[in-house]
Amino acid sequence: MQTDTICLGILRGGPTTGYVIKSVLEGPLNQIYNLSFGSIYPALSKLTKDKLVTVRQHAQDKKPDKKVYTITKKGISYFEEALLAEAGNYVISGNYGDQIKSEYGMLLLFSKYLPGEHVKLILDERLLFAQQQLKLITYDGPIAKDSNLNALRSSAQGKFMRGLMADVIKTAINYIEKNRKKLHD
Amino acid sequence: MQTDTICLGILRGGPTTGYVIKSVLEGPLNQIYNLSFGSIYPALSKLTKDKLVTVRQHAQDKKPDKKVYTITKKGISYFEEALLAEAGNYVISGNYGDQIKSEYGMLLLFSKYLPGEHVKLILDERLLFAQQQLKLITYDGPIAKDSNLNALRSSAQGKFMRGLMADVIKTAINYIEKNRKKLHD
DNA sequence: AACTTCTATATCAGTATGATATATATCTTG
DNA sequence: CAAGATATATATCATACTGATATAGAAGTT
Repeated sequence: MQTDTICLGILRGGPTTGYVIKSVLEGPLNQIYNLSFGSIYPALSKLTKDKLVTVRQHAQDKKPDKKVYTITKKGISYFEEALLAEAGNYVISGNYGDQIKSEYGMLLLFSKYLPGEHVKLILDERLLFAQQQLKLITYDGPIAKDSNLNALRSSAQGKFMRGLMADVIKTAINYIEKNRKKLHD
Repeated sequence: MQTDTICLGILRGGPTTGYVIKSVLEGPLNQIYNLSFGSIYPALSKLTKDKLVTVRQHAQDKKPDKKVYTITKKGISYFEEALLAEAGNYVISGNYGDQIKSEYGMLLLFSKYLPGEHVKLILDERLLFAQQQLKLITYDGPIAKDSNLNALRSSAQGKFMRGLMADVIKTAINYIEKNRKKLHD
C-alpha cells in the first residue's frame, strides 16, 4: 500500500500532524504497519502540493512550526479510489503483500548457535515486551483527545483489528511459555 | 538483522543457491522474513568476495549457471559473532526490530470506505490464503532433498517456529470467522 | 541539577523492493 | 497435443524506505 494512501487514510480520521501519524503507527497500529519519518514527511509534502491535503501552520515560538494536515474533498475521493483499486488488486492476485521482517523470529530460528543463557534472556525479554504490547492494544482508559486515536478505537474496524491483534499476541505468549524449554535446558 | 547474516544462517543449514534461499524465505519462513532477489544476489557476491562463502558453478548448457554457495569456516565464525552481537543488542534495547507492513491489515482498517461486497470478498480470499499457509507450515510429508529445508524442519528451532506460526494462523482464522460480521452486513 | 523522554520537523547515505529481462524445462488444461 | 502457465535460475536498476542524525524547547524523573 502506498505511503500516500496510508497517510490519507489516517487523515480521514481527523486532521493531525506527521508526528501523530507516526505515533498512531507505533502505538495502536504497531502490529500492522510502520513507516519512518523519512517516508511520512515527504509524503505529506507531496500530498499538499497535489492539493489532497491542506496545512495550517501553528507557529510556536522557538519550537518548530506544528503543521496540522487536513484531508480535502479531492483527497477523500482520491483515497477512496486508490483503496478500491488496491483492494481490487489483492482480490485478483491473491497477493496480500504483507511484508514481514521479524528479526526476532530469525534470532529464535538461529538460536541453536547462541549460548543457552542468552536464549533464556531473549525469551524473557520477549514475553515482557509482548505483555506490554497486549496492554497497549487492549487499553480502554482515557487517551489524549487526538481525533485519530479515537477514530481508531471507536470504529468497528479499529475494534476488530485490536481484537485480532490481542488474540494473536495472547496465542504467541501462551505458545512461548509452553514450548520455550525446547529451545534451552 | 543484516541480509548477510540471514544468508549465512540459511547456508549454515547446508550449501545451496540464491534461488533456494529465496524459496526458503517464501515457503517455510514466509511468516517470519522475506528478502528480494535484488538483496540476496548482491549479498551472496559480497560474501564470496569476503571469503565467507565459496561458490561452485554448475555449468548447465543454455540455462544460467547454477551457483551453489557453501559457508566457509571464516563464514561460520563471522555468522556466530554477528548473531551474538545482534542478539545482545536486542536484549539491551528491548527493541526486537520486527518490521511489519501488513497491507491487508490496513485494508481491513480502512474497509469502512469500501463497498460491503468487496469486504466480503477480501475476507473470503484471506481465509483461503490463511488456510493454504497453514497447510504449507504444518505439512510433514516428503519434500525435495534440499538440505536447507530439512534442517529447517527437523531442528528443534524449526519445529518451535513452525508450531508458533501455526498457532498464530489458527487463532487469526478463528477470530476472522467469528467476528467478520462486524465488518459487513 | 542533571538526565531522560516527549513534542515536532527535516534530511540523507545506505539499503531494499518490485519490476523486468533472459532462457529452458516441465507441468497443466482445454 | 499445442498453448499457456509455472518452476528453475541469475541479474539489474529506478524508485522507495529505513535508521541515524540534527535541531530545540518543554516536561517529567531521579
